[in-house]
Amino acid sequence: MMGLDERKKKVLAAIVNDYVFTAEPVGSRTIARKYNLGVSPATIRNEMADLEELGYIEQPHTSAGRIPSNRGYRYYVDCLMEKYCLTPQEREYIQERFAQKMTEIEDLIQRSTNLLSLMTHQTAVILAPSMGRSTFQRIQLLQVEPTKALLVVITNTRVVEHQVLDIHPGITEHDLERVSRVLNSKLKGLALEQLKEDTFDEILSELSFQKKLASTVLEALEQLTSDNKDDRIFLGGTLNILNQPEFKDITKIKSLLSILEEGKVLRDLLEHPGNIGLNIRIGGENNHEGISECSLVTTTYQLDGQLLGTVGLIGPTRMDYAKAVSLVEFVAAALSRAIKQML
Amino acid sequence: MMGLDERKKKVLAAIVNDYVFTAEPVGSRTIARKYNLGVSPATIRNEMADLEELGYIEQPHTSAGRIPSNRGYRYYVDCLMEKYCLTPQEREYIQERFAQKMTEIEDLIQRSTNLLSLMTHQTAVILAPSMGRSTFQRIQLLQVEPTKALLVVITNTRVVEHQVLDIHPGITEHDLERVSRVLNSKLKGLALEQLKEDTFDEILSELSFQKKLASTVLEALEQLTSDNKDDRIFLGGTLNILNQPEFKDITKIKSLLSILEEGKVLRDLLEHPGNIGLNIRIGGENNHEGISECSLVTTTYQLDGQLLGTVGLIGPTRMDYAKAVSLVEFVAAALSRAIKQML
DNA sequence: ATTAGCACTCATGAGGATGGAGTGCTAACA
DNA sequence: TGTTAGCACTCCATCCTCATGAGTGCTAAT
Repeated sequence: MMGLDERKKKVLAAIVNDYVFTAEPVGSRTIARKYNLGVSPATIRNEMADLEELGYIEQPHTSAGRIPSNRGYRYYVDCLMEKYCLTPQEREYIQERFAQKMTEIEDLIQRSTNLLSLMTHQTAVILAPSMGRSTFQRIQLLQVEPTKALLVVITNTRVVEHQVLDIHPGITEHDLERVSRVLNSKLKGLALEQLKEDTFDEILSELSFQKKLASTVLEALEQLTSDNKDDRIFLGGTLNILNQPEFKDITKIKSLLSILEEGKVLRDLLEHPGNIGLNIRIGGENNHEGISECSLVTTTYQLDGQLLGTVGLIGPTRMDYAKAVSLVEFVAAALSRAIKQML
Repeated sequence: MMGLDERKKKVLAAIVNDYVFTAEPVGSRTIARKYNLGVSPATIRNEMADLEELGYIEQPHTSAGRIPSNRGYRYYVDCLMEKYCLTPQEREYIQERFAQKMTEIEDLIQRSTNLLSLMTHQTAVILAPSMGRSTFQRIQLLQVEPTKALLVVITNTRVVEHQVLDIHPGITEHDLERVSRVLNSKLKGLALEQLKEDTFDEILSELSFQKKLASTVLEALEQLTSDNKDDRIFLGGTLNILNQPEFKDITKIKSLLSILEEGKVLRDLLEHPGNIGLNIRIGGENNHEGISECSLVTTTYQLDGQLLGTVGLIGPTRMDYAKAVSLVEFVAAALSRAIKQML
């Protein structure tokens, strides 16, 4: 599969680079002129014919230039792409934006997506730390009114969740305090996804003096800690895709924006990265309707080796992959550092 | 300004109704055929010429039918529009969706926007209760780590805000509890916007034993209670506008979606309704770039007479105003009731 | 193996004819 | 005096045609 001779590689790389830049099919003349391979257009044409036969490029129509196929992009990404070095200005700009002290992880992440989308003119997406893998740091019940209590949960990743509960009128702040103490003693340090039946039973028996309240609270906890909520996906620059010439068709815009808004597909894509670290999915490689014309460049960010979430860029397959990779990685690293420092 | 004879009114109403339905300029023949006014197309043409001279309708080009001008819509809305009665199915559907018990006002509002956008195929927007006019219900500081505390504020409208604070290592849960008590005693029942210098000073002097902590907390409170955050705007069906034929132009889509995403302009529009209750702004009547081709139908919702926020629909000026009004009002009323019941 | 030359294809855009929808005007009519 | 039929006129939308140009594939010469 690596069996491309040097010149074919150069031609393919030239096609990808040019197409990414101009969004127009690339002809043999253009390549001969702009990328001096020292051969004539005719020679390039021959190479292109070969590349097309091999499936790396394709022709929109007979008399047009060539554009990379998904397979072509894949080969480019795997074998041809040169690492993009961020300019000092870019580095500085990013670091500056991360220097401001933040206290909540959500803010930090939202800022990161904005930053990323701003610098790439693509759509940025970050998956916040999974609630499941976070651990309980503290749980507290607060009385709000005679019949209402507020349940507050804060995790080790500084994610705060809360829910208002209906309680019996007779229950006092003191009761709530006692329940809170038991919950903390049983749950502190435990991963949220480990909240299983047996823990529940244990807590319930310990709280037998407040059975009704206890079960209300546990039910709420179960809801709060489920990962199924869409609020773990942060988007930035959603509308940037409207600038891409491939999205001049309204129906495409609509289906893509729906997917982004919906969040479900995205979460699915981000939660199951093929492997830890960098991940590039080109076009239909992600088997999801509607983003088959998009690529997704993602990497993971972590805290002390523990996987936290995913940082990614979404754009048309015609994307500056080198730059996307560098920026995603740089921002993910900066985010990791910032989180570590914040905690 | 009301000086339109009966037949002119009928013609104008017919033009508006037909145009809202078909999105095509309306000709004299069409009116004569579909709306039996008992006169010939020629007569209608004469009336139309008059209406055009008066500025109620206009012609896209010489040989096209007429479309309502903004002024025409205004007249229609003020004088001609017949009240739309929700069908029993519609009422039932809405009430059913409001029957589910919710504990947080944000959920309730988000559901309302979704409901509204679903039923109108327009974009729905709801402005959540102003933090400023809400009052403190309870404030609590919770220790999370030796150097971190969580500040939780819950208002009478059940809005919960929180922020993580850096605290001195020496500070104990007990200290936090004392501070919380003072804050509650001073602030409970107070409107958030009344948080002024003198209250601050009073609290600071009372908390002189914890000056540093107290000022940290007050600073955080000030941030939390500022209304400038964009998270008070809830949108539903943002992408519905893409179905409208008037938005087949990408640049228009982009500018409108940017405005919706940005939130600032929207908040401005919703926070300053001309008057309490129903409000209809047609096209350029809202002096904001980018939504000059849209209309905004809003009404307010309240709790025990106290103004809480605004419920609205955004769509092209070619909008079914009668239905929009009915639905907005019905949903606003349902929302008011649901909030009252929730609290 | 490379390249010049040439015929061929096809998207694109400009011009021009055609049809149809709708108007405004005028004159006839009740 | 208000209404209507008739008719000429306007202008958009559609379709065709044609010229243009970019780019190819093939062949033959180097």
